[in-house]
Amino acid sequence: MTNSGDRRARASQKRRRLTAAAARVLHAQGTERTTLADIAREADVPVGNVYYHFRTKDELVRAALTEHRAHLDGLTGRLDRLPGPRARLKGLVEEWIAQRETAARHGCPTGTLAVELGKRADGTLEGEAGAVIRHLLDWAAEQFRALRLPAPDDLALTLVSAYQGMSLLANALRDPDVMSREGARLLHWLDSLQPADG
Amino acid sequence: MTNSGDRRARASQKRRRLTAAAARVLHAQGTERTTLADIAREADVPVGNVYYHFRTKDELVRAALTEHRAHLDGLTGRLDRLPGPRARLKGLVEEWIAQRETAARHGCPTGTLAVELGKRADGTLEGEAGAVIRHLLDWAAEQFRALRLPAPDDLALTLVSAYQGMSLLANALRDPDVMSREGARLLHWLDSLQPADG
DNA sequence: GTCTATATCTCGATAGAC
DNA sequence: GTCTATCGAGATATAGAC
Repeated sequence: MTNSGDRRARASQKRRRLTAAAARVLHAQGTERTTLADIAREADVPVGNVYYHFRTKDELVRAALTEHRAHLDGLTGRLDRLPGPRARLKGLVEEWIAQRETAARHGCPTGTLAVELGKRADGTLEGEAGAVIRHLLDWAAEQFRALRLPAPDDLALTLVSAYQGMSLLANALRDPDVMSREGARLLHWLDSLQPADG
Repeated sequence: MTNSGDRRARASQKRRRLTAAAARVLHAQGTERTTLADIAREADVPVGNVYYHFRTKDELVRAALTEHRAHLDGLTGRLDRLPGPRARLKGLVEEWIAQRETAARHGCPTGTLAVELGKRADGTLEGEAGAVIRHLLDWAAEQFRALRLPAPDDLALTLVSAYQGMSLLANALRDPDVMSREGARLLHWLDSLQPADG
């Protein structure tokens, strides 16, 4: 039992290494240009061995998406401890600004992945990236609702849409300042929002 | 001379067919998943014949980008005839809303292409999509400047960034309503903008 | 359980007949 | 100028030795 437990632990540790490597490399190179060899090298695992842990390349893409989802959950979890919904939303925007160099280099991990998956003719993994984005939309809408603002879903759409837009432009123009400029505007916008009933 | 003119005309007509086909197919399937056979089929040109008109696949990608740039020039040219910069900017947003079904299916042609090209390790065609986006940024900034608004470049960034964001979300969520909702907000925003000096 | 070797496939690009 | 046949690179996935 200890032996089998060790084996399982070792196996799942390699699985975790592969998952983390997949998230990093797929973000930087995209799904289509990334080979299994790229991911295996990054994870320090022999190429052929990958198939012991993942049956197909798409399973690795799915694992990367789960990783991004977990990262997002961690972030919103930390933000939830901040006092008040407005501080939480502003904390989110500040996090985006802090990640400006990464955004300029590779864009939003989930957003760029959603673009790539959207180009697939077969419906493979379609909407899986969208589900992660929707999760962020729901969290943001919850904060706007707590602020007693009208149409919280629309406000969440505006916020997340702004993030995806500024990430795409920062990436396309290779200019992290895009994140700073739009981020500053969003912070100001969040400060200006007042409940309908005063 | 008539003969050589005919030949050239026929050749450039096939070149135009290939360019238009490339723009359509690359938008729908992305650069990586699109094969030369796909483009040749769409243009009704034999596969091997493509290389008579374009030396590499990347030349076709570049041609598609030029096509998008020409399409954008046509649009801004028509908008320039509208009376007043505010009407021109609102006309742009209305065009985005009108294209909502396409945006939900395939995203913004230039934006999604910029994402894909951004994933390349070599710098091939890097920034070429960014140049098209920058062209739109410049046009929008010119309108905001004509409205005598402060920081016209920031306003242009906000507008174009919002467009890319709503296109990405409409595509990721497969929901054209995203375009309508965000588009309506942008129209309202444009109406609300007032010059600093009254 | 781990890794090597390789089968198989697809695509970009080329050579050369017509 | 037009098209066919095919090469060669590089990828995923598998078979099987250890």
